[in-house]
Amino acid sequence: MDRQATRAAAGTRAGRAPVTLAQIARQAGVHVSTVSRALSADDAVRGGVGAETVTQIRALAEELGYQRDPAGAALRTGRSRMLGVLVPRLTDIVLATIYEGIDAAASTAGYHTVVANTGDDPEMQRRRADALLARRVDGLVLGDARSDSDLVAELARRRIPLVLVSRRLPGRISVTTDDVLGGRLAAEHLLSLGHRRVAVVAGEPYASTGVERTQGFLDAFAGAGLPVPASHVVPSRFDVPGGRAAAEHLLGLAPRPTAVFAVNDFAAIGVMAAVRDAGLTVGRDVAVVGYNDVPLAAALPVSLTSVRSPMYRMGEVAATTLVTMLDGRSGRSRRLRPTLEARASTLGDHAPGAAR
Amino acid sequence: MDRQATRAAAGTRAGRAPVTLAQIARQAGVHVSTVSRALSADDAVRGGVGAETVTQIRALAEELGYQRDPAGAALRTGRSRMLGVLVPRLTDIVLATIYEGIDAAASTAGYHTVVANTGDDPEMQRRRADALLARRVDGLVLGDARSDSDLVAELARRRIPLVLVSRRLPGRISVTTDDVLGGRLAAEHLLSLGHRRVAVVAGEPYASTGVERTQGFLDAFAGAGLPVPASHVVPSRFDVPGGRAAAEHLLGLAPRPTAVFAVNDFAAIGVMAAVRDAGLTVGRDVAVVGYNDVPLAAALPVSLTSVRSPMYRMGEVAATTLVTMLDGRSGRSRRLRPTLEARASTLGDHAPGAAR
DNA sequence: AGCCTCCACGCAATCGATTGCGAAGAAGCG
DNA sequence: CGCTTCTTCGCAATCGATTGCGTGGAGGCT
Repeated sequence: MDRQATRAAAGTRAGRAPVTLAQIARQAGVHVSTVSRALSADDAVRGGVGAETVTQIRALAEELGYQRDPAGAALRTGRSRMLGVLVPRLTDIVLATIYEGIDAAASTAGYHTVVANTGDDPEMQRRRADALLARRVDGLVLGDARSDSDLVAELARRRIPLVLVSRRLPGRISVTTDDVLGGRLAAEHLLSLGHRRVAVVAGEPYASTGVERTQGFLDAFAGAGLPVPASHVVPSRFDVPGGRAAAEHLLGLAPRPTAVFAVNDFAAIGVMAAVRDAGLTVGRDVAVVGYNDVPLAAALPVSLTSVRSPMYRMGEVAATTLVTMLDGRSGRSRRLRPTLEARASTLGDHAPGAAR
Repeated sequence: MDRQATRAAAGTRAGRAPVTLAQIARQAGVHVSTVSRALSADDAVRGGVGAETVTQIRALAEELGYQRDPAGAALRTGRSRMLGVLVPRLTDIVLATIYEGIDAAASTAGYHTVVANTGDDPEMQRRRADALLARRVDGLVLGDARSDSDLVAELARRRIPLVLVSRRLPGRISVTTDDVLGGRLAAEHLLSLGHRRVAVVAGEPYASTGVERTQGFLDAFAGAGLPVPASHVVPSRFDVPGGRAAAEHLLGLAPRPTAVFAVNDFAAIGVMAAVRDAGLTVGRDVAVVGYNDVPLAAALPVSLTSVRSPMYRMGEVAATTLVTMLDGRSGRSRRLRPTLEARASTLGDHAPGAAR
């Protein structure tokens, strides 16, 4: 009676025919364990079931529309085939793109993903991570690692399989772009255009992305014998208002910098707005370089020069790395190469249609 | 041996002390069934467990760091407490924002969500929906319903609990903004500014959003005795290139329209780009109205007038509606009210800082 | 022809939580 | 004081899939 009620409810709720291994076994005239083996058999060298039986059972399972119940499998094996993903905000297109890559790769590997926003808040990060773990995800992809938090260390101590993405942390496996190189590319571009007085909108100090991009940029200028004074490097939030505020400060300096490198495209857009508000022209009076090359960058009225990072690919690699680790093999960190896309915000090309 | 291995593996993988009901029961000196009841008891009318026992067991569970194993619970109850969410693209900030609302509300109700991108492709929609169902989600929130696909009808026939969000479909429960009203708001705004020759970038014909926004807009102009000719209403993709292409066509008409309503902000940005490329000025030569009021709209060099829709709220309501249905009560469709945000793209205010 | 090996499959335990039913004890009532 | 009625909890079945171990039979080898 209990069972009847439960089945009926499940049937009503999810509307799917609850085909089980037992039903297949009955129809095939074999034991349920045989069916289990036949269906899980890795086509290669799987043991214990005759090849003929395998094809026969699979055909029957297909015909009946069998779908393995993940709950039953998870209960027995202790693995859920789900990956948890933590990001600052999914409404940030950078993270959304990375997540799409993660999900695509995970899906290919037979895993589902569960995302959660943390708003880059340490307290929230902990809560969301715990919630994911309570869901028994097999591993975690963290897109919001902070250098001033010990959450990652704690998770590692608990031996939870994890991979960082976008941001790095010493001693942890991560998949990022080579942010130092990216910063250097931006610097070399500006140097080649003759800029000598430059400034940096450096992002949040707890994020390796901003820190390393800034570092690479400063190193390149220092290497060219033109060290950037500390007063010309200001921290900022990663969004438009953050970039605008930082730029308003920088434009007030005397002498005014002729170029600004923002470690993030949205901050760069804020910089461009501040330049306009100051009555100056982007690309002529002040050059602006962003980072990530989001689709919008090329579509802006004055198209934005930006360091392109392979965001989607980064997500894919992070996911496959985690899956590799879950398979018992060891994962390794990766740094993907960024490239520079030069556009009107540094080249000063304002001809109609140039943004196209 | 089997068990040992499994536990050890789980321990290594997930790194969490696998505290079970049985362990708590042993320590508390009661039966596991009592523990189960004590922990699940809705504080209101707990099912047959003494109040004292309940507090005691809960304290013990807390102390031991007990976390219910979802696999065990799902296996027994047939419910996973997971919601599936289908969206065209998570990199579209509109859908990302809606999803954040969905996830927040679901989380509050004790559900987790699993998202999937479908790229608005019918074949992919079906595959992703099946994958989610195979995961045994309790219900579905669909953000990509197409009027030219029978997927929703099929899912409904299979009695799968579902709620549509953003887009509507006749006869289905949905949570949207009042798109007809939104279109009318845009029209009334332009009418009040004296525009008599207008055009519409109408979006994809299979999406109720674009269709209804267009309808509301056309109705309002027709009601004012100024029917918009069919030649001035062109379909488009929902992105920047889509809006640009449509606008290039519209700007070639003679006489040229003095205002363009795009049913989506990104299409509107494309329209603005086309206007610039034609050597015209947005807000002076051609007024542009968008829809959704994404954060970027206000930050553009020429800030964009847009119909603001409560995207996050829409997601929240959709999720709570679905949860309500899962609880056995009946859900109902909702239409949230949009409002118009007038800015420089129609008011022609180009003073520096106006975009702020 | 006898014995050994290996293949293919069945048996049954197990994972953790939930829940209908029954029983024991307490409390209330006549 | 006996009987009825709750309250509180234990018992055991159950969900579906996985897997170590055992077994029957076929085939090979001497």
